[in-house]
Amino acid sequence: MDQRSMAAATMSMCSRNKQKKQDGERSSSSSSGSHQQVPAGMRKGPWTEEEDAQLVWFVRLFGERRWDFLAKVSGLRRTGKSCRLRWVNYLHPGLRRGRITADEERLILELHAQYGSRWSRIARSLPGRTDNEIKNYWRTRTRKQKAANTAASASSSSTVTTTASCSGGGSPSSGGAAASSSVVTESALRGSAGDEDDAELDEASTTAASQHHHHHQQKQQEESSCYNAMDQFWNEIAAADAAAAASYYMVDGWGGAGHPAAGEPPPSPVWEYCSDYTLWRIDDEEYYKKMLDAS
DNA sequence: AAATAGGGCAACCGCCTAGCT
DNA sequence: TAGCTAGGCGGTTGCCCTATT
Repeated sequence: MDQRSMAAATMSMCSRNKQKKQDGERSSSSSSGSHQQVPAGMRKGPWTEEEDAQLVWFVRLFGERRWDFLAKVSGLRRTGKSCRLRWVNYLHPGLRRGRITADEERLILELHAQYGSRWSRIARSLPGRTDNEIKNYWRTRTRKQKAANTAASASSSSTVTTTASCSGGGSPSSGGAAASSSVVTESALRGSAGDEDDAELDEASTTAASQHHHHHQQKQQEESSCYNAMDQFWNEIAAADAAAAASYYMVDGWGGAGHPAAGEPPPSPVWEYCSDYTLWRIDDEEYYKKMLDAS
């Protein structure tokens, strides 16, 4: 299963890069607005394998910082932001690929209950997983859940019970709390969820961006009090798999010593392309000086 | 076999913050 | 202190693939 999805992911990416428009002109409406963020002459859209290889090369030279500089020096017609994103979400050697495992899922649920939609924070506890990946996973999951609940409520007009404390006082700004309450609903209180929770989740997620930062502190306070009521639920989950989870995840950072995937070759196309990792080990300082002199 | 729907995911956008001058 | 810049983050979009009809 995992192998299948991993292969699919890799294949998908490779073929996508080849098949998508190579001029990088994303045809989406999102990028065609009057507010042009990407400077003229800059590429957008899917990365090619050549660009990937180039980026990996220059990240190895200069490190994971100064992305604008790196973008310029590398000759990639990409913004620094784009380079950083590509590296962090796809090219980083410590990334894991494949489906989210059951253990990871449990951890995500737990962390989401704790932190809300702070994906980067959640990702820090899942070595090799990116915030983008977790975010996508969560989105898919909530979508499925919403569909399931809608179907359930359509087929049955039975009374709908709510999950008490969390959903009740849900302000628009408490998107994380709403989302988490629906998760709890699905996992532990299957079938008893109200659709309001899911609708609220979607609405909250769309407005959360603008309000997120302003209400961070408040949210966390709300969430913490909210989830105290769910302690029993989380304790049950934790007890079921505490030992395994502890040994598996209690490592900070990608490719930690305790991580089973540590040391495995990264499966990205570029790393397959340049299979010998030592290939990248060159004299950074010397090359850096040369580059500066040349530019 | 063709059409369609849904899922998965890469990549973008806009906003925010930290650090520097 | 104000302004600027780079980097980081969360939300959103849209394309490709796969499963289903």
